[in-house]
Amino acid sequence: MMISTRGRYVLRILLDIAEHQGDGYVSLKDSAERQEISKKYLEQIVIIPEVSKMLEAKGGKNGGYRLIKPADEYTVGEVLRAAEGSLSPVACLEINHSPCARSADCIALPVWKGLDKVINEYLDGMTLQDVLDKKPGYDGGDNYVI
Amino acid sequence: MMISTRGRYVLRILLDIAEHQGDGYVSLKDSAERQEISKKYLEQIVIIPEVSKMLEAKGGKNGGYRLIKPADEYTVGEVLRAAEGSLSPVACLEINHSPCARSADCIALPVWKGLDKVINEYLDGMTLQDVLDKKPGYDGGDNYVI
DNA sequence: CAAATACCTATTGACAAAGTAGGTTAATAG
DNA sequence: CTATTAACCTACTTTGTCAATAGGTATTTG
Repeated sequence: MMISTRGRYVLRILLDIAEHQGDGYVSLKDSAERQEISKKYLEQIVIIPEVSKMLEAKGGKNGGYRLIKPADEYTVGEVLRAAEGSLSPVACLEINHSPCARSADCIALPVWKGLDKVINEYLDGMTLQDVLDKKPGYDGGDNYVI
Repeated sequence: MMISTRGRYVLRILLDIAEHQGDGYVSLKDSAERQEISKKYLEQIVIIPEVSKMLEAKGGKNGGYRLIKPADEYTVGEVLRAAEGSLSPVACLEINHSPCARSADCIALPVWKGLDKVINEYLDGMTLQDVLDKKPGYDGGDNYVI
């Protein structure tokens, strides 16, 4: 399992904010209730540096969060990478991974590189707005409606 | 990171066996030395029921393991699923996962379904023999040789 | 002002991953 | 027949991460 609760929650909360922000702000309290996620846990997730860069915060009454850019300018891939740090299917492809002495001989390495590419291309080919619009086909085909 | 050491080791060891078995058997000792993997750990991995179904074992001198079927009849996907149990990118798509009460409302679910499809189609489109042959393109394109 | 909200830090319990350790059993070459 | 080889089995350990929970403080704003 490659996407942890952290990544799944971030995606759901950004989608929830995008859907409800209008021209105002969406509080974590409301978002957490709608999504049935612990608000306390969300607070920690939302302050992950890469995630918080996508959000503008405002305190006090009617405060909360809103997206800095429009929802069609964030890909699902960048949201998930922000939350998870990396979407690499194997440790040896992660940034900052100590170079593997066997990489030149590793018969399996090209498999992981190809997998990494396929995953990232899929997730970067889809924006938050696409998901909100339930754009046909983004789920691999099963979501087409008659 | 979705593929653990277990899955990576199983893939490497099956590839190693396929490459060296000829018409005999490959001992874990030899395989472990070539691949620089703890033999003791490999012993535990190889007896995972789904994995051992792919192998024929023989004890004593010149014993070891060999593939039951030819290398072009195993996809990388089935090898990895055998080792890992599931290749689902998220817990809620795993078999035997307790049904999620929110699945009907979950805006993110189609994203995971599409991702799951993309991953499995990639890994099932490649056999062990393809990897041994370094079939061009299986790594996403970077492995093409002039 | 008072309420709402973001922001911060520490702690915990559960679980799995990745081995290590020390054996037993069975087959086979010689 | 026997020594060796290799598979097979069971238990333990260590380490780290996940997914929270808990209890605050700081700041904004109606």
